[in-house]
Amino acid sequence: MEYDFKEIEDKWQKKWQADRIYEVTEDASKKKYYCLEMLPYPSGKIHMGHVRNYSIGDVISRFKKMTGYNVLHPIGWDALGLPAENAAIEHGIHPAQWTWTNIDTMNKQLHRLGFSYCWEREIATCSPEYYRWNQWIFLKMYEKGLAYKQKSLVNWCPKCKTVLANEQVEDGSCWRCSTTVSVSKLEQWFFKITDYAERLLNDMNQLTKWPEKVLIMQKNWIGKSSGSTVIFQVENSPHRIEIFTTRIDTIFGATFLIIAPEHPLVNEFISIEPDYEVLKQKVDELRLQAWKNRYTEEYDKEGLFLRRYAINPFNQEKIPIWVGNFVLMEYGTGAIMAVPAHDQRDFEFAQKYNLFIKTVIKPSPQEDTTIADNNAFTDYGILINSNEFSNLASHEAIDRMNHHAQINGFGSHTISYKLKDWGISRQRYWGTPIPILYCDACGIVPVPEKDLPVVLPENVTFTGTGPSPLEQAEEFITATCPKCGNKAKRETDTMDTFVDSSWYFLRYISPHYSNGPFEKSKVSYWMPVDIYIGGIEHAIMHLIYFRFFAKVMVDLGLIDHVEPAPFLLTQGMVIKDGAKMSKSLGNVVDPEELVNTYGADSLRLWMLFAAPPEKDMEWGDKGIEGCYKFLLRIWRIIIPHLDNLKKAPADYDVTSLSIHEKELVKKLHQTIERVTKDINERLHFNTAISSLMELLNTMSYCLHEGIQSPSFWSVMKEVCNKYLIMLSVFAPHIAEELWELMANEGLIFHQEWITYNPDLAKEDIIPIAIQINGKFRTTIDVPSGSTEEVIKNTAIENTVISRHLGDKNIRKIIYVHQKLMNFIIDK
RNA sequence: GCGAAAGUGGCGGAACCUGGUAGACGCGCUGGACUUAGGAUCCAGUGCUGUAAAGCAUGGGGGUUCAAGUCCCCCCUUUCGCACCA
Repeated sequence: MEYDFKEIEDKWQKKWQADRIYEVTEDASKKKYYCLEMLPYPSGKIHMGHVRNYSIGDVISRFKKMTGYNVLHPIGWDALGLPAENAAIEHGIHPAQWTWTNIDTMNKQLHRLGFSYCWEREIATCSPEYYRWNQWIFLKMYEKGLAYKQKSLVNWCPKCKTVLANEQVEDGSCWRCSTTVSVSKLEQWFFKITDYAERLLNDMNQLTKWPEKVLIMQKNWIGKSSGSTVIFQVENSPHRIEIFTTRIDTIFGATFLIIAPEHPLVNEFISIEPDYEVLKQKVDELRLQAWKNRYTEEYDKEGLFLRRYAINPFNQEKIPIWVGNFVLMEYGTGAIMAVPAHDQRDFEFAQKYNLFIKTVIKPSPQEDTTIADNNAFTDYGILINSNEFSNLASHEAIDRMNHHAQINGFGSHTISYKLKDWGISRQRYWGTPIPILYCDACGIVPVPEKDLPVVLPENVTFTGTGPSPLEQAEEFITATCPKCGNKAKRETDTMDTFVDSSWYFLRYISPHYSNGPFEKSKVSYWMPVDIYIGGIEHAIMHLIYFRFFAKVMVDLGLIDHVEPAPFLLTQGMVIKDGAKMSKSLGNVVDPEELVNTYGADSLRLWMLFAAPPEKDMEWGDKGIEGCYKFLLRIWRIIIPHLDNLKKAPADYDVTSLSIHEKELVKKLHQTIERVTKDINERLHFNTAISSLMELLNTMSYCLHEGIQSPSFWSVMKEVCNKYLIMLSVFAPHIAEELWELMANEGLIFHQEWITYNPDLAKEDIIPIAIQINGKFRTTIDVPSGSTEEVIKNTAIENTVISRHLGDKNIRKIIYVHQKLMNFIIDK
């Protein structure tokens, strides 16, 4: 009988599905375990990254199930978004059709890989039953003031007359028509994530089981910094400019102010100038530069003098006001004080425009500041030229100056964050319609809850140019104002798909519930997620939004846990030829072909064996063959001996075993210990699998040695059955088949995980490493538990050791219990 | 530039926690067995130098220690993330 993986995998997949073995419900008598993998985008076909992600999740799910947990292991589809719309434009397929076809294909592929998903809970975010709850959450957030509308900049292609996503801009040009991209200002919807900046930061304390690097990245992204705001009065004007600085100690060295091109005062100042048009053009240029260059390498700092002066409130000095292309409106207050002597960017700007440079910090009381090699002195130091603050150290000065500004009413200590509010508006079709109406009489009116969902119209055309398809869908736009009954216009923006993926894990818990996004009682049973597995590339955006949503939902009284997933496992990328697999590089390996050639079990095994989960995995074409051979060897060790194995009595007397049988039993128990630990504690499946390979080698050796006493087949029977249980979490199909062939009752899936006996795992003879003067020379074998004295004597008698010792004087002996002995001798 | 992680045979990777036999397991390679044949299977070997004894080896250089892949300092390289953040 040959190992026919096709037949075996097909047989068991059908059986599992027919028996609905992966279905779960809440069971208060059992500990729950929620194993969650990141929501996949249905791009068309499963790729290696998916296989890796889900193979990891499947081992954990199966293991937890076998160790007595009630395991929730769901899957679904992140089914809205740009690619479907692109497909519609290019191939004339409706986004819905394209998406559902892809989901169907990928669903089948996942089935063929034999993952233990609870398919009854499968969700697709593009179904109105799902996205209606995006709309519901939006309305709740709107009520709380967490959703608001504001003008902001977008990429705009003047030829296609359409808004472009960042990824649709290639080298500053439109990806379709190569026209240079310009910027445009649009009213857009935002979520007020900045209100949660401090909590997002603080609650990281709870994330002790997240990778350190993800936490650091999020921390930098939130970018909390402590500084000061200071108000400068504009000379001969009622206007004031508020600036933000982290270095108020350098304020006596402020020789000019720079404000962002979008700053409202810019227009205020230039609008009354005679050459307004020229100035306006220059400012627009600066703004464009600032926007376009935000994703590029460093560029020249440019600016324009606004012909106004501001008064430094600390020394009443009059300093010029400039507009600059490197000051961002969305960070701080959109205005800075420029201290060229102590800030590199300000320094470069001052040099370019010949502005005054004044030194106010020196490194130490002994040294003077020198501006060498065109570098500003940006370290902290001792203040000079700063009136009553002179001779103070920077840190002391910062406190005193903050206080000074505060009591005189022109500033204060301020905390600032880099984190910006989350812009959720998309001028696209294939997204969740934002449930808002515009009424001439009542203004912005939210769609009443009872009218949800606002469903996407089906009959639309996709051209890739002009306004969003929704804006052209007359019957969609036309609505009635729920307040006054007059005609109203429907919002045509749809939501960012990160909204969908911010709460989907809650929908899995009660996927068909229609009275709310989820059933609270069930949520309190399953939440929080016990392990969240996904790619490191989602370290920031998705994982911040996801944490933000949980906090909002806690505030809305919907859930209890402010951190939805206290344990995060970030898997590395699958690399081939030193680069991430991608279509453009042409180094993609198709999992489906591998399943056809080697079977799902082999593929999954190789994904797990090649590297530990958190590391990038180098794809090697030959590796999977090794895994296939490994399964084949298991098959060939059991199948020819099925009769013997089945006939053999289950019990045997441990004390009367032969040496080889004892060896085999010992190896079995050692393997159980290692595999259990590797899966449960270390999550290093590569070493767990290698232990199984070692045990197989021992089994193979014992069989070949042909030492088959009466108890031999009983021992082998136990080893094989326990082997299959361990194997089943990695290669479930072959394990299930062999389990059945061994005439065992029930599915292996329903078996309990096995435990090991420490007494049986113990070695009788152990090797002790012998060093001389710290240098390893040889090992000696001694009975386990031998005393130091016995080990010493055995070592001295050893030929290698005695040769090195000669008649030299042993000064000292260092002994590490049951491990090592180091003889320190005279040279 | 800033932040983070990582550098171990021809290759993927072991050596965890706690400094204590570096190279588990697999791939590849070499030899052998069985075969009409083998790109199947099984067995053996495989870090480098050396007949051996032994010596040298964990990116490079220092240090701590009886003992360092592991701890400390400096440098180099690679990957990832961020990028004018006032």
